[in-house]
Amino acid sequence: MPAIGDVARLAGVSKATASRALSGRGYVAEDTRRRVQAAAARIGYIASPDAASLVTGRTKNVGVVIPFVNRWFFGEVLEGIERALLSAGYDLTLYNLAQAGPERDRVFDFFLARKRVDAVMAVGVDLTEREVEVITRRAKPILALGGTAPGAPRLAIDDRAAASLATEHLLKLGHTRIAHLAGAGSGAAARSVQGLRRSGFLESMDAAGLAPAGNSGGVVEAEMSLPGGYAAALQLLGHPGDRPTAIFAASDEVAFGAMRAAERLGIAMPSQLSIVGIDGHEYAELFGLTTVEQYPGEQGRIAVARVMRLLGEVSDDGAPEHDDTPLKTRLVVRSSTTSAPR
Amino acid sequence: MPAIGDVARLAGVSKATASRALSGRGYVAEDTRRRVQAAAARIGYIASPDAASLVTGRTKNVGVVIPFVNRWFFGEVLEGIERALLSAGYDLTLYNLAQAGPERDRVFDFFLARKRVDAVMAVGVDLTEREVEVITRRAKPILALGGTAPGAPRLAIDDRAAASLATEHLLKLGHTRIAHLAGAGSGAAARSVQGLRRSGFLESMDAAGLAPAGNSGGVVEAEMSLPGGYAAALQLLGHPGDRPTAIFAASDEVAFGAMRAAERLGIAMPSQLSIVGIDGHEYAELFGLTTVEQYPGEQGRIAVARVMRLLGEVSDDGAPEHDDTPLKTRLVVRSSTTSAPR
DNA sequence: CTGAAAGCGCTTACAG
DNA sequence: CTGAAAGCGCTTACAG
Repeated sequence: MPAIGDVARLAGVSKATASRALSGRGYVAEDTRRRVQAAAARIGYIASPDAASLVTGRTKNVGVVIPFVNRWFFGEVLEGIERALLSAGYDLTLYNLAQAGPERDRVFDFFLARKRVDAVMAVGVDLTEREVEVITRRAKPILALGGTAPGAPRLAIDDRAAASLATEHLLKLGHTRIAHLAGAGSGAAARSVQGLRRSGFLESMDAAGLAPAGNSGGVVEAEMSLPGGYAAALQLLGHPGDRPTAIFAASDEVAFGAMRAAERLGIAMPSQLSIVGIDGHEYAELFGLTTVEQYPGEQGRIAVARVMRLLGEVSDDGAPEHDDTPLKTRLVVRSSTTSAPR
Repeated sequence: MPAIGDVARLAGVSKATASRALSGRGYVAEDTRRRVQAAAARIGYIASPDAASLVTGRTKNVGVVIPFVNRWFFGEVLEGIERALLSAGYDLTLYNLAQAGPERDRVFDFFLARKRVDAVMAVGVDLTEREVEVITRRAKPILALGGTAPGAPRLAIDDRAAASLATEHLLKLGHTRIAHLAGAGSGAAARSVQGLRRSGFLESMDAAGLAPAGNSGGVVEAEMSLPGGYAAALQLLGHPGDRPTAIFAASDEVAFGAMRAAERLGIAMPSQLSIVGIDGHEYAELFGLTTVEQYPGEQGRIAVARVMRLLGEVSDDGAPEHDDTPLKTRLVVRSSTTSAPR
């Protein structure tokens, strides 16, 4: 493998000049630059990133912590991040970490604390203070996309507002018996994504003077997946008395599961049951699901842009440093919701 | 950030000894080792991987090239790989690359050819000879999981056999009018996964003395996704004459799309239409889909084990160096297939 | 605009 | 079993 010394020799300059010519940092005569670049191209020289980071302290590598790869939202975000990072010349090191625990500690203490990443992006993870501190102590930016991260910059939709929007859509249709398929753990973790959606639902119901309707007090927790939604909806809808006429599901995948459960139970949709979700899943259109869309791929791109700014990669583009505007959402009405049966 | 010199000073030894004590390579008195480790722990020392790779040439990092993150099979594989790599102490650098093109060239020539990864895993990608050569020229192992990779070790299920198994299941049920929803590009790329599945189908039909049935000659290409399967199945099933009584779909997601299309067209399942897929998707059970299961998470783990062997990370465990046994599959019969209507 | 020198933080022969 | 020295491949002040 050719090293920079080989390029220098071939171009008849010093290694210092070769380095400057190739990196574009510092003054080099136009003619010299061309000669160096030609030499580098000729022998297929590629700088060793390890050697470079050793002296610059920059690795051109970002660590991404994400609890799932195989859920629609997370997969989309990851793709968006990957694409944006790649085109900024950065590598993405993936840490697929579910809940807190020894494994996650190990990643933060050992993998992320090393000098191998310039910044950390946490997607949909509820970070502990200690985790944030481990990274910031190393003077590395850490950005949360969704989830929670005490003391770190955070990008997210307004989950509470999204939930209210979905709920109010059902209320406007005249539903009074509305249940919520909440994310698992939403009761315990009020500030988590699931918790915020649950609060948004409860607030809107409350404001309308209504209590959640159906089995288990009208709020059933479900794993945020299609099978999770299916199982929870069977409990909710299979109960003899007291069936709700509408369901607000914490995510589209949960909503799909609920649709499947309704089908299984012979409940006609939407005439006997309306369902609304959150996400804008790629299958939502096909299944006619009304949902509050968000745009995870774009969110990933925006998050990368923010990180690049934190890393000083972009000259100040006038964008405010602290932009706490929530990310974009939009209610898309389809055939899964209709007016309440009378 | 503490460096190895700090540890050495604190322990009262040289940097060389500190290095040996921490890495476990070379002789160090038991007592010395303990002192060094205590010192390292006390100041929270973590070795700089960049500095280490500069001299060892090893990065403890594997590059993974994968065309999708958000398709079930690929997401599962990626999770499996990530977990296995992490527990082997390796990082995973993700390259989410779809079809060949300038972007992919850039990744191979620039990102992967640098000294930043020790090995490359390509999941479900059809690699060009040049791509394989770029990596092997740098003396790095490259392993293909699915897809094709001229001249590189490869792990895969027997796609042709899996397709035959699915097809023969339908034949045994008495179906004679069978169509295939093939993967996009399966006609052009005979050695690709989609191509092999298509061949397996055609061979089994041929052996049974049957021709594919239905619109477009009984073989319709579909994007390997639920919406892709839906669109293709509408073409196949919506055609007035000549409807098949059974469909072999190139993947479970395509099969789900076909089920949805049948539902939309009012075709009763399975009495009027049987459907079988390939994958063992997490939703297959819920939707009662008969399928030839494969185990992508486990495949990822197996692939990592193989790569570790290629990297000399594991002492010879007696496993053969060249094991071309296909990966495991299994036919799981559910309610989506039944005997042919008469 | 260019070059010689130092140094980033490690590991590895080589002596002892 | 341990240490001094060299060196991995770069970049960055510092002179000139």
